[in-house]
Amino acid sequence: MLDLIAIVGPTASGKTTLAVALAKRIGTEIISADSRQLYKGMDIGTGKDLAEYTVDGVSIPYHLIDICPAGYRYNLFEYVRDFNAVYADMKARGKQPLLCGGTGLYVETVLKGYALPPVPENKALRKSLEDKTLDELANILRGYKTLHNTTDIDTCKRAIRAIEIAEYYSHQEPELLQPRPLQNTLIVGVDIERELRRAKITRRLHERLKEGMVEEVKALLDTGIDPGSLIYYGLEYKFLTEYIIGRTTYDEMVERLEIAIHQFAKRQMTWFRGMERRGHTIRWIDATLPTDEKVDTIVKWIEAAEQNSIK
RNA sequence: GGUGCCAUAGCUCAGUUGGUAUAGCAAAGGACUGAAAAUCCUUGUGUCCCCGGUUCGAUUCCUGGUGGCACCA
Repeated sequence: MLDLIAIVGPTASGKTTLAVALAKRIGTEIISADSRQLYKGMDIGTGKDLAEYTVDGVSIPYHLIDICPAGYRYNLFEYVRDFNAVYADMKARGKQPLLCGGTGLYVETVLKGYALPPVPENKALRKSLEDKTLDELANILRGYKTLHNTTDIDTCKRAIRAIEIAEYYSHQEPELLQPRPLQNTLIVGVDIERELRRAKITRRLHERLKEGMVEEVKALLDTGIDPGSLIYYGLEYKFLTEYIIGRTTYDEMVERLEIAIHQFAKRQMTWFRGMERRGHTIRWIDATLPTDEKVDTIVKWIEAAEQNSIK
């Protein structure tokens, strides 16, 4: 058994269909790596098609979907924690861990086995830093000798968090921070040609609008979630909320949302190329092949990877 | 049909008192370990509508044409 099989790819590349078919073939379950399908009630807008997990009457179990309420602000630290729990459980049950998702940061963090520092919030420190400018915060951060992560410090909030972590470890040993990368892995990338990807995104957006995506967002707002919390989620939830609260016209919303999804797909591809540059081998598979052929190919790759890991 | 205005990057446009030119959006590339569907960075050679004229030199001025818009008939 491999430590992990991961299926990645940009939005609209057909990852889920492929992962479900593969899970059925090799008798396992799917761990989602999607930072938005985590939320309950956010279905059409996140492309969370749970019916897809049932093929020929067989339901493929999935994990890390619908695990927190809409409006909640989940983060990477929680993802690593939750992934590790599911991962250990699958291993214990003899199930091949199979990850599928388009959130490159989540996928790569898990592959690298990063141990995110369990540094608690330091309220006094935060209070003392709250009025500083970003430049001042960056200067303070430079004063610490050892930095244990390389998060962006493009906003005050992130810079303060970085200082908080540096401050914490200036007093104690970061013995728990050694990354433990997964060793025997197979990363499969769904390779979809750019123009086809754009066409699929456009078509899918219009389908989702017809399926009631506007009503879904309205229903979320009706439960009392404030618009800002939905806008925070970006893409569909951002643009649809802005339309519903009257900030844009319908046509303008559709136009801007479509552009934003195209840009998102491009950023996802930037991430996957970056992963390759950082040393991860991604085996690309043609998105236009029939699902069965893709699964056949991946099964061969899995067998070859297992052979290698035995040697 | 007449008069006026306009014609510059994929789109919307700025500008050049004549020395071949901007921006915004889009697009492309990139970064990114407690927001990641987020956040941020980089990248602009294009028959300056066409023919001709004036000029050392025209995208810029002039004649004519073509297309668009407006008003008048």
